[in-house]
Amino acid sequence: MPKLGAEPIRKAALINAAIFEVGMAGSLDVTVAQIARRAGMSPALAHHYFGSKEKIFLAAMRYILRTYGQSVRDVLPGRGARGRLDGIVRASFAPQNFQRETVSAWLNFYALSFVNKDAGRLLRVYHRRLRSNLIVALRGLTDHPERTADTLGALIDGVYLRAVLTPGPTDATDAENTIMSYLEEALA
Amino acid sequence: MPKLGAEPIRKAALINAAIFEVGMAGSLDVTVAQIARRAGMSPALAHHYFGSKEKIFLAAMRYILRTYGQSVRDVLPGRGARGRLDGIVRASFAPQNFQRETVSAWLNFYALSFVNKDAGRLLRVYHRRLRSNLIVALRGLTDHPERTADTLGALIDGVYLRAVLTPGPTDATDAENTIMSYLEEALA
DNA sequence: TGTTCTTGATTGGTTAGTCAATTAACGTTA
DNA sequence: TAACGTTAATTGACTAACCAATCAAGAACA
Repeated sequence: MPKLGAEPIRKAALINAAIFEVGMAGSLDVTVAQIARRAGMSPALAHHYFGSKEKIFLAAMRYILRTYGQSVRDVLPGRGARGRLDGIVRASFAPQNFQRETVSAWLNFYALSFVNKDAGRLLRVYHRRLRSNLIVALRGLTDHPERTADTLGALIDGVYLRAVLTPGPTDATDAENTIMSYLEEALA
Repeated sequence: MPKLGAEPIRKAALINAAIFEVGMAGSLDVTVAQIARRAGMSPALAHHYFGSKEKIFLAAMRYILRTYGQSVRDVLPGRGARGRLDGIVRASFAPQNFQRETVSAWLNFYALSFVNKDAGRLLRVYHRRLRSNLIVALRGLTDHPERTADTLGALIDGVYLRAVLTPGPTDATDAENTIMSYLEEALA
């Protein structure tokens, strides 16, 4: 059965499975066996490819952050400052970043980052990048881009947080409106 | 040693210990033994008083929410609308609500609430009360108190979230300033 | 004596991680 | 091309540890 080149496929499957299981369980307290079974392989194989459960989590977190960063970057070039700003907000609530499981997993990795050095570093890098992107986009739109960027960043996190708590399907439109209303007030 | 009336003392000690251990570990993955040892008793006694680890967590979450709710309520009576609003914000970042361990524990209970019915109910009650308090305080200060209350609630959560991530001591002044700046813009 | 408080010992179950063995593709060389 | 050795893929079985929850029994007070 050894189809060569299985490694990247297996790893991707494990990362997806980890996000799904963590998001589903609402906690990092999922077993390697659960993740592996969801990804269609034995627990031993998961260990073979990642070495430890922690490394699976870190890879999953990196994946979420990378996907988000990419979807933001995709939307930046061209258009004016205001267009970039709206783009970032819209990217933040795009379907692939605003699925319940993804957001729930993100929240749990957030908690992980408090105790795990690597996770903390990852999250700080993401925060810095988002902040810098927001500041650039806000320049010219307000006198105090830093302060507005900080508020906006925190607001996006807070809206994410509340989105997972609300039962039923996550409503991206509602979330986006909250952010946009804030921007109207802040940039008026 | 059976000093009568030990139950409330023991329970309080366990709740404090649970918040501390969860906050310290940055995850709900703490053992009953850890909590009990921190509270100065045997794991068996912890089970005797609470019945299960989950019930310890729920009691701790209830305690955090009750403490927060109380510190908000303490600050409401008298003064005008704007005073009540500032009071709520200041209470949110008061030392007892803004300790790193407390915020970290709160974040983990937030995650728990996604999977645990009781925890979810608790958190929704807290959200509703905060929202209602904010709307009342915002009436007369803005044309759209609901929208501003939602934004403000999410913003407070987001600022909390970022506060735990930043290493070093949590800076309440900074957090408060972020919120106050938002209010200046929103109520201008 | 009875009630409350307390814990050591135990149990039943779970889990992360290891290891040895098996299977199949690939490359090479004669 | 056929045989062979190498390497990647894969898993069942195992272990060592841990942990939540139970229980029976002891200790102190009313």
